[in-house]
Amino acid sequence: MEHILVVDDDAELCALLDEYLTPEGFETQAVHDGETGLKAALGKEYDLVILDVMLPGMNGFDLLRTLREASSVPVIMLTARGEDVDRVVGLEMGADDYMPKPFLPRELVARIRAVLRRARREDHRSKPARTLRVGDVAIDIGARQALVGTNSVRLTDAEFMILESLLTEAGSVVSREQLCRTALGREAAPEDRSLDVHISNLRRKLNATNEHSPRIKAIRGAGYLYALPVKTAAE
Amino acid sequence: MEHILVVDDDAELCALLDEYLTPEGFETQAVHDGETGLKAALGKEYDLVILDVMLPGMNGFDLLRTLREASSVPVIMLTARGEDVDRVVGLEMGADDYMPKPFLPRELVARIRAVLRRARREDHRSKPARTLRVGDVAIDIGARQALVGTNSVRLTDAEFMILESLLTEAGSVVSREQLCRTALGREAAPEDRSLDVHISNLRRKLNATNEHSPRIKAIRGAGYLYALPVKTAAE
DNA sequence: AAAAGCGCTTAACAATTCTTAATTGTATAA
DNA sequence: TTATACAATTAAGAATTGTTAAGCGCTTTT
Repeated sequence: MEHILVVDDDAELCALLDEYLTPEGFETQAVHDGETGLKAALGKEYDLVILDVMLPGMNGFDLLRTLREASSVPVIMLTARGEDVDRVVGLEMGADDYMPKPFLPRELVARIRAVLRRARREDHRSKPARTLRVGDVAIDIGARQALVGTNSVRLTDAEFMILESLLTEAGSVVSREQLCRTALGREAAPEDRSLDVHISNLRRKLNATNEHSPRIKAIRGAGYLYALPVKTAAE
Repeated sequence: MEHILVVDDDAELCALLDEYLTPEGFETQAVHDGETGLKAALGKEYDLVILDVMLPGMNGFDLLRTLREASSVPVIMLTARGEDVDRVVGLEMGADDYMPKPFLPRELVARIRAVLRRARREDHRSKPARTLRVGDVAIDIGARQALVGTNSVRLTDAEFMILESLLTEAGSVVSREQLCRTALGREAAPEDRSLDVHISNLRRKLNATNEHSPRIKAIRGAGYLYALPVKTAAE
């Protein structure tokens, strides 16, 4: 079920949209002025926002500009008929599509689906930045690939996720519980030595190329830490 | 306002990027060949570099390799679609992310934000003094490593944390209770001699290289103190 | 469907580190 | 000085982590 926020001062239009969207598998919530709309869009995770340009309180462009500073939620803007200027401004500001009023509800549904499809694809492909690097170790999140120096290292899923967690927090301790949750997908049990085994295997693979300094250090009673490279630079 | 350098010989693409990035709050500068790109990247502090692989003059990989010798500015590479080899090479060379061409401008913006967010976080994290030095003893918090002079000393977790506490407050007394809390993770019990043992071992390790100067002094009834180096300089 | 490969877990043992206990040493006050 | 309280050292025991190998379940291959 997709959640859609409708920001439009025309209560009748809002009701109409709800009527059309609900049977199409969407759940709508309507607010009728700019400030409330901004608060709603920032406060809750909507899948899409339908935004009228002319609004009491804060106009749609201002709302969108502010919203885009913090969120990349897909936005479809509603504009008065044929106002090309509005369209350009809206798109430049980060609207994903626009709809001239009045419109056929059927067309709006089509556009909603198109925008959501696109947003999902982008979301899927661009969430985390792909590479993480600490010293001579680099991992590619998207390709699930790791490099030590210039050598590609084959890691299992558990190893990869442990390494990802450690590299993300390189230089600080990551708790055993945290690692269990993110890498093994479960809560840490008292007698569970599985994590230790993975760490051990990971160390072996990472040191295959390199010297005998343990990149991954155990912090007794706390967890593990990925050691940042020592700055050998002269001062 | 973030400053982005675009290195791509396709002037049209550069213009398009500028069009998309400007309303997103970025300021772009475009150059169209490798040599100029390298000069620009080294000459001015950019927040991020977008770098095409195929360039006249000097290709993107060569540029990145040279750039990385002097700068750690975040780099997103633009590669031909699906060329896995390029990805690996980019990863090896120190790109922070890559984008297969053609791409959705919106996706690029998402990646830019992701890379910048991460860069900022790392920046922020590496700020708080990672190394502590008093006299000829230095510790690197991020690497969990201790040096006496130029010799690396292997410390246990408890020893390291005790030393960290003492060095942080070098020249003043650190109470027994304080040390117990930070280094051993518990409240000090009346009959607990554990701390003394650690201090003893620590002293031995620190003096292994050196003469018999007591760097760590016990303050009777109060705690311990790491002695500041005496100024032996002739005046 | 059986065999093979792979990765995760468990178990057993080794290595390291921390705590406890017992003993010796040292500074302070009577 | 002597008594006393606190600190230092040593050694032995718990506790935690490291490593290795075997077993199990899942997926892929034949």
